[in-house]
Amino acid sequence: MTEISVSSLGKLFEIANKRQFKKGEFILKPGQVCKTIMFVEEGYLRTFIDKDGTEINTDFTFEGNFTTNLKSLRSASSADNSIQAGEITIIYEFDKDKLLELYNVSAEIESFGRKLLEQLLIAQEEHTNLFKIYSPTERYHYLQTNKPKILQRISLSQLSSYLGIARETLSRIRKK
Amino acid sequence: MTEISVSSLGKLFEIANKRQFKKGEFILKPGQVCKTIMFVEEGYLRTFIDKDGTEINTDFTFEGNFTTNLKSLRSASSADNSIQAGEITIIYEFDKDKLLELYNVSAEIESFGRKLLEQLLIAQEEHTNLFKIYSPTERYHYLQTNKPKILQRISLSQLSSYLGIARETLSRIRKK
DNA sequence: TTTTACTTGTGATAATTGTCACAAAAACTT
DNA sequence: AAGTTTTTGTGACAATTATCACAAGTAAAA
Repeated sequence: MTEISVSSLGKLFEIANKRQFKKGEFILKPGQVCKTIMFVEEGYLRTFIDKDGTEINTDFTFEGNFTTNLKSLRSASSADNSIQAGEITIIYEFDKDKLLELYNVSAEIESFGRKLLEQLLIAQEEHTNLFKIYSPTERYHYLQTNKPKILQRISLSQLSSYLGIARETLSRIRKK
Repeated sequence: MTEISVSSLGKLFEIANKRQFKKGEFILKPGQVCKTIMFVEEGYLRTFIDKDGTEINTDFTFEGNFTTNLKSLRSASSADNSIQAGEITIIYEFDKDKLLELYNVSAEIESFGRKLLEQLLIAQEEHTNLFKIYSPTERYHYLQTNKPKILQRISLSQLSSYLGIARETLSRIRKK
């Protein structure tokens, strides 16, 4: 994946804040300003928005991956979504301002940050294309073959909104 | 938007390659390796993939915006999509290697590059969420109020695949 | 282990969307 | 301007999906 030297990694984790959450605890709530980038060490985070009382999952972040609310982070605007622990979850939080300082000191770290963004963007593009190319049924089958991990860890009812499918429909798709 | 000093902008455009395309000409074809980032000066670019003989539009890039195939660009792998001029289009192309050199010389330009990525990622996330939150009909209405420009410039048949809707359905939605 | 809460399965039905075929309209060509 | 190509509209119908209501199953808690 994205490589980085041991010394830069050390500098990065010097500014990191290790935190632990129980299942259901919130890392970010709507209205708050997101000030950190989170790295999941263990467990997973669920990102969702509330639409008329229904929760719609927009992302799941598993071990070894980063997440944040980029829009809120960039403009210091209030978030419109929630980030919640899906299990007992350990994360490292990187404060935005400290991160920007590090970028000024270390070109390697800035470059690492950029590569991370690139990865996230590519993944997001692929995810969007799922909806354009495939039907609900095909989307499920795509996950089955390309991202089986997510099927193992995320419950059917949580997955359905992530795939833009009604829970009942997903249940029926799965039966076959 | 994303700010940059005049001197950095100058350096950027020193490495730029201005090119003009007629409607329908290809900037990138499947199998090719994407080696540049493109800035649209005039006209627009259509990004699409071929699914069993049908073209599915994944993106439209208008004046003042950047596009590329990030996956191909990053890993020097062959592209699975096409980028085509939707009208007479003038672009500035930035060679990846030259850009990386500039990043090493100018922190401001690297930071500019990062901010650009951030913008693209935020936009992409919002686009994905359209599919999770809204029905086809609602997606169209969302564009109507939030991105009317795209409706003015993109034909119905091109737009339908971008919204994940059948052409006929989109035609009927629009009637109301 | 018994109760309670949450998740999943399922039937019935409505609503929406997709598909096919073709006509109408609009946009380009020559 | 006439002809050609491309885009859009529409009807008819099939297929898929959403919604509602509730039963069954599973997991968590007491």
